[in-house]
Amino acid sequence: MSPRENASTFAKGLKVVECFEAGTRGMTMADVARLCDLDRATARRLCLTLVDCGYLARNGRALELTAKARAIGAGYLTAHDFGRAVQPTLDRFAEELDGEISLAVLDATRAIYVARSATSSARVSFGFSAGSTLPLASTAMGRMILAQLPAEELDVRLPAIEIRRHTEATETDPAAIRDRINAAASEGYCHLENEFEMGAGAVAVPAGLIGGVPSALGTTATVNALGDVAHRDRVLDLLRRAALGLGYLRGGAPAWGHGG
Amino acid sequence: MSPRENASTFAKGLKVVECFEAGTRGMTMADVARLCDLDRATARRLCLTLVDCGYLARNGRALELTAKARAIGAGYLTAHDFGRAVQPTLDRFAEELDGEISLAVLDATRAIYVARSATSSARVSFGFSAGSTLPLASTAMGRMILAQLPAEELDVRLPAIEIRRHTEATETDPAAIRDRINAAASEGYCHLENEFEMGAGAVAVPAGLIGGVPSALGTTATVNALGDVAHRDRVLDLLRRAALGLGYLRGGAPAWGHGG
DNA sequence: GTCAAATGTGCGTTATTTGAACCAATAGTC
DNA sequence: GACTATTGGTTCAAATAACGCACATTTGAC
Repeated sequence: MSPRENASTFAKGLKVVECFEAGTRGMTMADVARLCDLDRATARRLCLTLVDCGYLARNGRALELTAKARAIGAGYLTAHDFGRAVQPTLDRFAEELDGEISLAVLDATRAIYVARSATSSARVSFGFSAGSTLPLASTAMGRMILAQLPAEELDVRLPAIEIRRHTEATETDPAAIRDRINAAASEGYCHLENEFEMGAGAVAVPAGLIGGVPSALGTTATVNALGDVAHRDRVLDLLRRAALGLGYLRGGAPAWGHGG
Repeated sequence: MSPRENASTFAKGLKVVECFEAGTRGMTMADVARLCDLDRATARRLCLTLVDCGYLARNGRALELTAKARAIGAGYLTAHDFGRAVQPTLDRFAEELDGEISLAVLDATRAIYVARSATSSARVSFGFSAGSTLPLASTAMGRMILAQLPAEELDVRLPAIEIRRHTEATETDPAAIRDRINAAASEGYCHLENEFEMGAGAVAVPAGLIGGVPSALGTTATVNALGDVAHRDRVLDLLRRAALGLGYLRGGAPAWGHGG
């Protein structure tokens, strides 16, 4: 990109913020310098700027994100009015399902949860929440999201997507993954077992474009539960009704951005 | 601050990001320049960098946050393990209360929600979620948070805090607000009516230091419900038990940062 | 068609960022 | 306790990146 159109210092600073995203506590400035491939002095100035702006807190040599960092993305949620527009729908269908439903959108090489139903029963979630990310290649949500991309864009994106083995059942062959994505596209849903977590199954359906970015609605359960065809069909039917209820499916809204 | 210790371009870029926090959709680059008091060319470079890094999407001249922006702060939640450590507790007590409970921490001149109980009943929340902010001066949570600061730090912070009139009942006299905060400090809880929203009452109790920053746990209900002393005491008791259950109250953890 | 506002471009000036060298303090190891 | 590796912090001259003006172009409204 043209150097006069891109503020390199700012871009470097953003990289620094990103390296805290993993949630690793107690990173030092030297760690940041290594992770972001920056000179120590540079990393130092960027970190100090973040501290000064209130996004990082330091205790001795350890650095840590502050709550203010969490507030950054709040604008995304309110801009799309998720609280009012999708949360009630998600909650309602989650109650009917007696399980959790979540909504995720595409972001470059991963998917990002943007909404999640309130846990109706005592079943506790994994600690995910809006903003958490999940892999595109080996989750039902991820594949369903990718399945909504035009074939030529998928060709461009797929090679860049990290394929990591999460369990012994994780599919790692790019061609096979491509097949699963194609299957999801033609079937209109994605079902997967054990690939992300042993014993867990997941299903997802398309939820339309949110800000021009493809999204998916999904839920997880035990392999056994979702293995039963009748039950799975019931879940899929519910997810499809929920997806329709969100209201993103109809419009051929103009493609905003590119999801990262 | 020493110019060689602060990356000014980065700081400006962060200001740009912040001006999207309000959730205003369709801001133009010229709008950004005005809001952040930057030269148009500078604002342009910073916005383009944000687009390039995937934090902003543009549709014509309109700019908008992407889901990636939401992912930034996810590290804060996972670093503190809120999903596992506080969410279940919040949910459990919310069920007992049959109402919503939320946890917020201090950030410079405002409070930031960091966790919120799943809506157990059909009562729908206002669209707030982790990362949403709320005023310190005219909410029970805000005052309870401030009440945990040492007197001398409160002296420094209070003048900087914006006092905005939300309803006709909003207390706007700084001295009176200071009194309410002092009262909350000595009583160990904060109760407030109509000041943030007509017809709504709120109570909050201290929840201890999270990352060295004071926090509060609170709930809202109708003025009538919380006006009943017996019921309010019951709610307060529940909140205190919940706050204890979170586990932040005991420790005199070292003060990290300064909350922005 | 006219006008105002917004985006985009070019460029000299300026000031910031850079990175290496160096010191002091700390943490870790034996 | 001595030795070493690592980290945070400082300084400085060179290089570079950001700045902000002036101008051209586009867009949208009336």
